[in-house]
Amino acid sequence: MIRKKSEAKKEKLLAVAGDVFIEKGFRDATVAEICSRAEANISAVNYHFGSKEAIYQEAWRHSFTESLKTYPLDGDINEASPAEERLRGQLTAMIRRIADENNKDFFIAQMEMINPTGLLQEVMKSELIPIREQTSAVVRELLGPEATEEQVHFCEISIISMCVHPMIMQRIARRTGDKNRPTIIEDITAFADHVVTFALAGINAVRGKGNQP
Amino acid sequence: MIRKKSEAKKEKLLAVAGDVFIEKGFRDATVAEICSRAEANISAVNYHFGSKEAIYQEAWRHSFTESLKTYPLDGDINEASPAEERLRGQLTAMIRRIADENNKDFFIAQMEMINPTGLLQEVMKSELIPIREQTSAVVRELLGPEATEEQVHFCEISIISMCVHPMIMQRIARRTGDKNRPTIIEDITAFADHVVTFALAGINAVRGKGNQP
Amino acid sequence: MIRKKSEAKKEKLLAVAGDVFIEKGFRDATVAEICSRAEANISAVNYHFGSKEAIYQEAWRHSFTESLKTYPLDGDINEASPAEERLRGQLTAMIRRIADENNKDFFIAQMEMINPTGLLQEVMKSELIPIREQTSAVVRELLGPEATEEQVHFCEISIISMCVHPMIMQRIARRTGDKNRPTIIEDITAFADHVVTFALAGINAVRGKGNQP
Amino acid sequence: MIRKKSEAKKEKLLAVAGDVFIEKGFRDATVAEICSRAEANISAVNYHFGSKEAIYQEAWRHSFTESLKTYPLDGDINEASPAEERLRGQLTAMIRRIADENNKDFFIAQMEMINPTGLLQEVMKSELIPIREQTSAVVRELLGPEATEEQVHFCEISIISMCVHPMIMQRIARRTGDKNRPTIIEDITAFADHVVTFALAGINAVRGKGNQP
DNA sequence: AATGAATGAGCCTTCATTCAT
DNA sequence: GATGAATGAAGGCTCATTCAT
Repeated sequence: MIRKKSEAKKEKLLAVAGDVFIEKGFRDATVAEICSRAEANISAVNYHFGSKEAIYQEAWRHSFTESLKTYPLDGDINEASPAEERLRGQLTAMIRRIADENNKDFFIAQMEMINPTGLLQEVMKSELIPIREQTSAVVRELLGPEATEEQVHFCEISIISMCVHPMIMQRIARRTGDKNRPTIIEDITAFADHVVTFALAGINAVRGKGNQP
Repeated sequence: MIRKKSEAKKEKLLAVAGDVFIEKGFRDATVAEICSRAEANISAVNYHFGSKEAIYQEAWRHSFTESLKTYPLDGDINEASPAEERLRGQLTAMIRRIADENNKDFFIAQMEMINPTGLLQEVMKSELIPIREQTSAVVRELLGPEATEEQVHFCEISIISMCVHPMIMQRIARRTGDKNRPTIIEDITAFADHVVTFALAGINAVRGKGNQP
Repeated sequence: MIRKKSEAKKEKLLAVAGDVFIEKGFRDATVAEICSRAEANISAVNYHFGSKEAIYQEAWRHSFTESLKTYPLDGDINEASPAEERLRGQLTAMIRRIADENNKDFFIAQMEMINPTGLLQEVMKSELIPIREQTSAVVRELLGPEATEEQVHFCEISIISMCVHPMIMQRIARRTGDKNRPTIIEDITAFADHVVTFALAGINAVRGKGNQP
Repeated sequence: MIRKKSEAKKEKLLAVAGDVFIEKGFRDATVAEICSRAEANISAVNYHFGSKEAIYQEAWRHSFTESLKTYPLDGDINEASPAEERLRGQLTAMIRRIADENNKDFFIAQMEMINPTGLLQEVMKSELIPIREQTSAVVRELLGPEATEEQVHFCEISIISMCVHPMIMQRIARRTGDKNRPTIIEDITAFADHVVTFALAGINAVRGKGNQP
């Protein structure tokens, strides 16, 4: 297994690259730092991946695959379970996945959205859409057949926002070492429960209003 | 009014700088591009502001001041109004403020959080806290005296996330010219109403659960 | 005397320029600092003198003229006095002149020699030669008619070096605020006496050796 | 010897840098010129030394080490030799060392004194003091036990000045190509002898005066 | 296969000088 | 005459990438 060592170095570069990209962003991250932190020589990135851009894309894809393995989209809830349970499964999975500091893909995706390099555009699109659609489906089910498309859309947006935004802020706060920050969420489970409660109540309220303006 | 012309150029630089910083981020934005887009000399930024860093801070502060003038935090709702109305005022103001493409401060603030330069750290802290506190207060009022601090905190987070995240995504989608994107919100007013409905329902649900774990 | 004010400003610029050039050297001195210290506007230097180079030359010439007025080359010793007295007069004058912090020409001249801008080359040559010649003459007289040209030359060099170098070092030490520096000479009069003693002894020794190798 | 080539380029850069710094001074010397004269890439200086400041310091230190190797402070005179001989050894060494165009440290040190960058302050202090002390000791010995500190100090200053100043002027004259300059000293050995004669005569004269004012 | 020395394009900044007022 | 806002050339430095080994 002569290749093993090389493979291992690639993995390490990928992992380190993820860290550095999260810490500094694409532009401020330097190839030199990635190599040095990975205890590789200065041209390791170009040698193994061809360019800084390539290792960036690869780092994201790598992290994305890993994170989905650990946190399946449906939260391991049986498809036959009631919609509430399925929603709980999905949201809890999403929250835990973003909160997990080992997962870098979601954070990188957010960075990429707000300060795009254009390098993940294609990749992300084809991989993130499934997530939305899954949530969309449960929300539609919970809103009932009379719900308008706008209602579904708005609810979906609100719910996903309640999961994504706080957890991203959480990681930012952790990064800064800003422990006092009011954003810090100590108990992830409690927070997930809270979000589910909030989401279900919201959906019900929207449902109650009917499709009147 | 001898200064008028000079003052005008400073304003233009500030405006252009805001645009460029939003488009490219601090690092990828070049002083040369800012000057050229502002139809100014290559050293105009350094002449008027002293450094790239300085114009970055100034651009944020300028935009922050302007945006608060246009969208007062409380949404121009009388302090004596019922809590529901005050919440509606605050959330609507926040949503509109972020949605308004002329306001750059909020977007820059988000960029800064996820990919910090450290240049706005001080400034933002002292200026963003009031926003949280105001919302915090109404939420606490609506939750009633028996609500735990965690409940207040969670609700506040959820509500602010429902305002901030979708509007930021909206602007990102617009920027990309990605009109088909499912995130696009056509009717801001309708969305603001939706958020208020969702928020109030959520708060009531949390209140209903009491402070049992 | 409408011109008076303008003339005064020119003088002030000249004085300040001398200070700044001594502190920083030609290149590190900035026109901006000269103007600002002279409480003049940024283009005052170019307005009054045409260029940075011009004010540099002018500052030297101005200081040179002033310093010669205060410290005549011969130290005010009658031409009919014995050679020893005339040498004492010359050396004392030179030492006092260089030591006087108000005189900038000598210091600038040294800067110019070791790090030439080429701007004072012409000026200095035509104005410094008289100094050497005067000293040369007394030294030749003291050495007697049998002295070789080399002996005169060497003695002259040695004597002038004993005057110039210590006083320049003195000013450097003062500038640095390095009071402990061993170079510091407290008592200028005592030092001048010492130099004269040393010089006369040296000349006598050289004379004693004759023109044998 | 893979490093040989790289090491050679560093040496060349150092040598060229010394030349350029002497010719133009720190500020007027450009990294571009150093690189181009050393037939190296425009960023060779930063690559090998990190900054212009660093190569400046390194160039001085390099030259200092080399020059002391070639010209030991004591002029290779046995410690047991009579004081006159030791003084002769020291002064001759100093004169030859400064006169040697290959040595750049002394010239740079003079530049640094009269137009300081602050970059050599620390370095020079700790390395130049030994020189003074050595001379100081012999002078004290020659002056005898009754000499005052001031007498020692003055003699030391005078003697060192007679060595340093003429040789620096010499190099300046050579640099300018100003062959006719009266400062030019053709015969270094003869000049060194002259200085020793002059110095010993001076010391004796001072000694003869006693410690009366 | 892997290394690391070397490259060079591009960026921010400084500062003497100009020009409209 | 005087002002000061504006200019633009030039310099030091960073960093992704290349190439010889």
